[in-house]
Amino acid sequence: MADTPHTGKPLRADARRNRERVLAAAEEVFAEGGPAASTEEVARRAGVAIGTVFRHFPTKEELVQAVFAQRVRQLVDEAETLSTADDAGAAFFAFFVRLTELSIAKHAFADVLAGAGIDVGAIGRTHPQETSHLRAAVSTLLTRAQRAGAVREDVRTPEVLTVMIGIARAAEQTPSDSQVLARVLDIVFDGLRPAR
Amino acid sequence: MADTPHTGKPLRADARRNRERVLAAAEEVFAEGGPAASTEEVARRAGVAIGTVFRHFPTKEELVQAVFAQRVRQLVDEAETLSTADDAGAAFFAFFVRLTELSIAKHAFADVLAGAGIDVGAIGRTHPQETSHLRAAVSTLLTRAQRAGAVREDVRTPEVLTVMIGIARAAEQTPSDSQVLARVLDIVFDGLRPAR
DNA sequence: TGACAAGTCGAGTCGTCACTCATATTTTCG
DNA sequence: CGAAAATATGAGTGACGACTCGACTTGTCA
Repeated sequence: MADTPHTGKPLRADARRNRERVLAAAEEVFAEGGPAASTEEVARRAGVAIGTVFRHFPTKEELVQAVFAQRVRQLVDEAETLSTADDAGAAFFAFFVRLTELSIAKHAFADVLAGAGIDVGAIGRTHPQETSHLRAAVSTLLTRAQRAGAVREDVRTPEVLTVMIGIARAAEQTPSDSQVLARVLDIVFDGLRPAR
Repeated sequence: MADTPHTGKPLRADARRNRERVLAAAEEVFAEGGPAASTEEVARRAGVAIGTVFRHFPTKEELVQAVFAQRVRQLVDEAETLSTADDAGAAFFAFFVRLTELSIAKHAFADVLAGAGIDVGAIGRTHPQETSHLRAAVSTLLTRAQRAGAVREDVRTPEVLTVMIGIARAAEQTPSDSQVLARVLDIVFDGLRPAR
């Protein structure tokens, strides 16, 4: 499940271990301070010299993208798990809720979605595999929910992704007084359901 | 309508003119590149030395806040104009549409809303006047729309602001292929209307 | 008009950050 | 075990951006 480097050569044992550590540290650091956090901080948290970080990820951009790709994979996992649930409608809406939770926990989480879901942004270019999986997973959730009569027929995947991004972004800075967030979700969900 | 400096002293003629130029240039520059754009660039665009920018806005933060406050004032203006319209429901929804237009045109426009509308963010602290006006204006639009039966009774201002922020943020990076944006607005509007 | 305060100018300071590279260390494998 | 290759280290480099300050210019007002 780890991010495999582009080269086919097998990594030395310590190198593989350090790569994992760096990636994990980056995930933490970026979750707290966003992708603007310094590479130094990532190295410190990983217990590794800064040169090591750059050996594995030659550019800060690549490090950020690797973390984002990991998050996309997590989202896809959750979406795929949900898409086997009995109640397709509930599963679809549950994914939204999960998204807001993750956005609150991780700085710049919405950026992941935005890059992967909508335009040909950075993640879309650097990790086409992951991003197309995400679109596919959301599309499946949506289609199943529509078959179950839980979501309007005229809604398509791009709209859903855009709404998700919006919700995620709003959640990112809504105070944890989530009464408001719950109400917002109610509103959006009502808009997504077939005419009452 | 210009941003008045805190001091009571009247500014010298050239100083007042330069202040305007700097503010206008900053509005442009930040609209294009976001608030991360350099102060140098603002000075260049204003046709002024960098020292002059710092004389009027001793900190980059203050410059950004001044621009944001100006945008909030513009929003309030539009909201107040709309709140005198005959069709209160249409006016309320028109404000959303206007918001997406502005967000597409101006980088970091949603941040303005977010800071002013929701939490006690930077703008809320530095320009309490403007931000409370915005909340009031949106509240008026909402109340009138509800009286007209165009919006669900159980929706409150905080939810509306949060939804607006989400929409604005999503609009900020949706490609100008706005078919999607229009559909998203449809969904949200349906969610805001009374049960069909 | 003259002189002084207010304002402008812009080269320079300081701090931060991504990124490099020569040296030291570790792993691997015959 | 003992190279040789891979990897780690971390002080150093260069670029950039916010902010300063002393010399210079301009507006104001008696």
